[in-house]
Amino acid sequence: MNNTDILKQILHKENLRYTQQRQEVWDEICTSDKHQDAENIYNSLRKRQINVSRATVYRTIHVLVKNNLVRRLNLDDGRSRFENKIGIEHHDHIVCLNCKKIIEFMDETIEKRQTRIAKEQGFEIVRHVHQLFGRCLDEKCPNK
Amino acid sequence: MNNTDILKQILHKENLRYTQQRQEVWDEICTSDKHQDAENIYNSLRKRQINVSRATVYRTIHVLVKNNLVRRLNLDDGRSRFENKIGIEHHDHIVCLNCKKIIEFMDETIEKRQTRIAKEQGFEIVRHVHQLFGRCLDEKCPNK
DNA sequence: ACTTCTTTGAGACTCATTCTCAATAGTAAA
DNA sequence: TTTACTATTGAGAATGAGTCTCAAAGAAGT
Repeated sequence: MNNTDILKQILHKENLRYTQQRQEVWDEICTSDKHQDAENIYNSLRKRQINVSRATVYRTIHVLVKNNLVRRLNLDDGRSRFENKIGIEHHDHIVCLNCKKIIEFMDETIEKRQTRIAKEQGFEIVRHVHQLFGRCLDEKCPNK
Repeated sequence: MNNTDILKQILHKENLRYTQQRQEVWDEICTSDKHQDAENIYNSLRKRQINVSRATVYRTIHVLVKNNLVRRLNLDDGRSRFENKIGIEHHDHIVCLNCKKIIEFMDETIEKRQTRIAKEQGFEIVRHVHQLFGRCLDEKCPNK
């Protein structure tokens, strides 16, 4: 199933109409660089002569997040970032405090352990946030 | 060393003056329930007839966070929460999506693993965020 | 007490995000 | 293939946590 069909499917399920704007926002998140914020998505669309308002960008993102097509990232810098979840394996993030580079990681042991810990405490996990903030060794990092 | 001395010490180190307001904000974070937001701290102080402004609450919190007396928590609900770090062992958080109850956890294996993973990716961790969001089995939780 | 320099409070401001509402556009039924 | 009914959209106003400004008040050394 392609991106358009996936979108149509969830819009139908939500009793929402399929519109050009919603398709464009979803396309932008799917095809662009990862971890863009809403303003970025809005600007990219405008630059491509696509008529869409900020309000519609935000409204569409809500639907996409709610239906697990998109993940919202909160990197403690005051705005949300978004990444496509379709066809992407689960992962968490490592962020360089200096150059803002974002690396993905995934560790089965940690995943299992956190599930068990939550269960022991009487919780069933719905989602989790695991972010490592630090300094990278990249040559181009202002760190150096 | 008591809370007042700790505060005086870091204020001195930062070339800042010891004031009643700063002491009160620090006291409030130390003695009150955990995970309060700035507005809460402000209101608690006002309720106790303590003269302090929002600006001063925020300004003081910055100093406390910068100097590791206080930890800032971002639970994805749009405002920061704060907890005393002095004499408290490191821990992460489990949050109930329904009743907002916050439980602390700590797992040595996860801690070690995330350090190793970061190192393998060329990062030195400065801080991390590990939060498990889910539903608790508490009788009083609206979940039930 | 005097001087100097810092801190404080009130409210203006910022900035991401949400809301409002009139105009526009899907969509189902005729 | 037009009508009729709703949902969606865009522009800009509103919100809310947090930050900034600046004149008045307060610490601290002399």
